[in-house]
Amino acid sequence: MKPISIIEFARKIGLSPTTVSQAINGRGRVSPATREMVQRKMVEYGYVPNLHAQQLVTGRSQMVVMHYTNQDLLTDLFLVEMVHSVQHALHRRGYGLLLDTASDFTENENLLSRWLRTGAVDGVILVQGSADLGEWVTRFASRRTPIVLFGDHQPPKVAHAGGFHLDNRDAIKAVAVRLVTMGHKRIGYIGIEHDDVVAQVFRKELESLGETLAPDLTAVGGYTPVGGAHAIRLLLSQPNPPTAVFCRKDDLAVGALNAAAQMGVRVPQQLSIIGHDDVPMAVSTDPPLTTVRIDCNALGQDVVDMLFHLLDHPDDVPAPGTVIASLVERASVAPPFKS
Amino acid sequence: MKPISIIEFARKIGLSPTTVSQAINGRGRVSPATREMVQRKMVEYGYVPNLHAQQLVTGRSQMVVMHYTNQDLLTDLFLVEMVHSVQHALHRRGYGLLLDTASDFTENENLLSRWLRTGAVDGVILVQGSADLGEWVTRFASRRTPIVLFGDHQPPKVAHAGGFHLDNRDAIKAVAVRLVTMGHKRIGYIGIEHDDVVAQVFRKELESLGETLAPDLTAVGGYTPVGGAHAIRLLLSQPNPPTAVFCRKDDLAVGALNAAAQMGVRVPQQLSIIGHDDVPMAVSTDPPLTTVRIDCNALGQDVVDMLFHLLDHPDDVPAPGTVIASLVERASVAPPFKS
DNA sequence: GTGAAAGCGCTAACAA
DNA sequence: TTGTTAGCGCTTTCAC
Repeated sequence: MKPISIIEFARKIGLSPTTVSQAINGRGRVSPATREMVQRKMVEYGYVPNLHAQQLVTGRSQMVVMHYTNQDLLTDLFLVEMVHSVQHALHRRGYGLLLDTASDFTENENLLSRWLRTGAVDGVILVQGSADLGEWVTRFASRRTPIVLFGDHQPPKVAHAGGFHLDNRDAIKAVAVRLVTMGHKRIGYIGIEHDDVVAQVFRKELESLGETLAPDLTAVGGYTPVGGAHAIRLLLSQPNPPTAVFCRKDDLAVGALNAAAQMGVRVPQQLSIIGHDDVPMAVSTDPPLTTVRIDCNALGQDVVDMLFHLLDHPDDVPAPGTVIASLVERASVAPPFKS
Repeated sequence: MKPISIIEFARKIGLSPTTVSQAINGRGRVSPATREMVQRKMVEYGYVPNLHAQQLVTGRSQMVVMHYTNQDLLTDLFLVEMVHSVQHALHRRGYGLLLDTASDFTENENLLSRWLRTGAVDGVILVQGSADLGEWVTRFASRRTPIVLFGDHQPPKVAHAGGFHLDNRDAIKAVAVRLVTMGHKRIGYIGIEHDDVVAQVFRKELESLGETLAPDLTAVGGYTPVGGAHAIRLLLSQPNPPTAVFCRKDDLAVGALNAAAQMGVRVPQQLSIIGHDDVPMAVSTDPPLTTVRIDCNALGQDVVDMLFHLLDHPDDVPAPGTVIASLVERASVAPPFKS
């Protein structure tokens, strides 16, 4: 059952292809009556415009690709939420979401860059994880395919590109304040990688409160619970272990929580733990996790909105958006244990 | 910097579009020397074939859509793994993966069915979660777009469609045997929905071993840890609570583990817990989770392979594939507590 | 082994 | 308000 073409369809209903096209797409001038008639006949004859032809002639694919690097993101629940919210925002506009993950950024460059060059995608959403994609973006921005990125790093300032910077300063500050006012002196941190952005901010905030983030209380955990478990064991095996640990990801915090339980360290009585992202699971950990919250749905929507803005106004250089994070207090934080 | 067309490119290197096309695609007869020369000049001139034109003329989009229903799948780690392994398998063949999730199946019917009709996708991968998609598949199979589905349900037998049935019978049996031989008498189950397929198999296996799956020890948890936590509380509050619980998803088991810890119930000493899927997190829970393992990478690859087979042999009705699951023993199971 | 010409199905100027 | 015509960039018979 081969689909029929617009020519055939137009002939059958006694109109020209142009009129049909305009009636369907709402462009041009068509009488309401005709439009209504076309709509009706469309379902009757089962006519559906061929997307490939439309793409070829309009130069728009109605597809957006979302790319993220790092194999560990596999289990990054925050990202999973983002993917879904972006997808929904896109679908609402009739756009499709292509996924492009690779453990290594260069691995998929072939496909991604081909898509970019051939116009197979109208836009790119880039997750700036550990890798700083600034250089890559500059290289591809010239192809005038809009790129929107979000993540810890500041988005690069180039044409056809915009980005969202996760502004968790206030939230990190809140974490620091909370911990310090409770009386914690030995405060630790588990990051995604060595000395990541959050670590830097956290350190500064602690210092402005008269405390420090000791290097020996800092560990790298990556993205997974396993990494978090590993890191907390390291931290707790110090001669002078931390009484509170801030984790860059809830995933890390979950691992830390479990590992602590295994070691017989009670949370929050003996050890306070704070996460970051507020993934769904955070409410059901033991104890429920105090964490830094990001509104994924809003962020996904905003990212997509910016992308479409860039699509319509290619020469705008949109102001970098910020995503506000906030501290959600649950039960994994308490004053330090007096031994 | 507008991309150049094949005509322009061909002229520049002193060949005809035909030859260029054939040299690139490997079809037709072209001398090795010419082919090599074209390849070289391609990168030199930065020529990349326009995907939309190729799609229009070949009728192939080089895109596959993966669809899954149910909002809770948002946090289904098994599915996240599947998405990634499918994506990799697809990319290896130069195909793109479109994502299509909706809380309700009908919600996205517009986009998905439009893609199907317009040939915007060459194939569909359908996750048969709770919904039985048999009817839907039959309706769309006639459009000769191959569909491959996988999940708990048996794939429907229609043309242009194939599927993978998760054969976890042996694994479920292993779970039952393990629990019964250890001496458990009060065995519980937390499912995705009421009396799901696994529950039925599990019950039968228990019965063939002389035990039962009591209705009052059966609970529904959905897909999330929260659901699992909720369900285990229900089960443990019974007058005669279970000494072992099998969870249909690791996510449920994780929630159950946490809730048990909160209630002061020690696992595995007082309560054995077995999960299903072996998500990455399972190794780092407290205690590490004994669970039923599915090899996602292999499954993703197999699903994609079947899809491509269907693409090349549209009239084949492939034998339903089976995915073998196996029991991975870790530390969340022990003989029942003697009170 | 290579080239010329005819479309794939659609949209967008330009006429009518 | 509607129709005519000319491509969009590629692949593919069919000649040479």
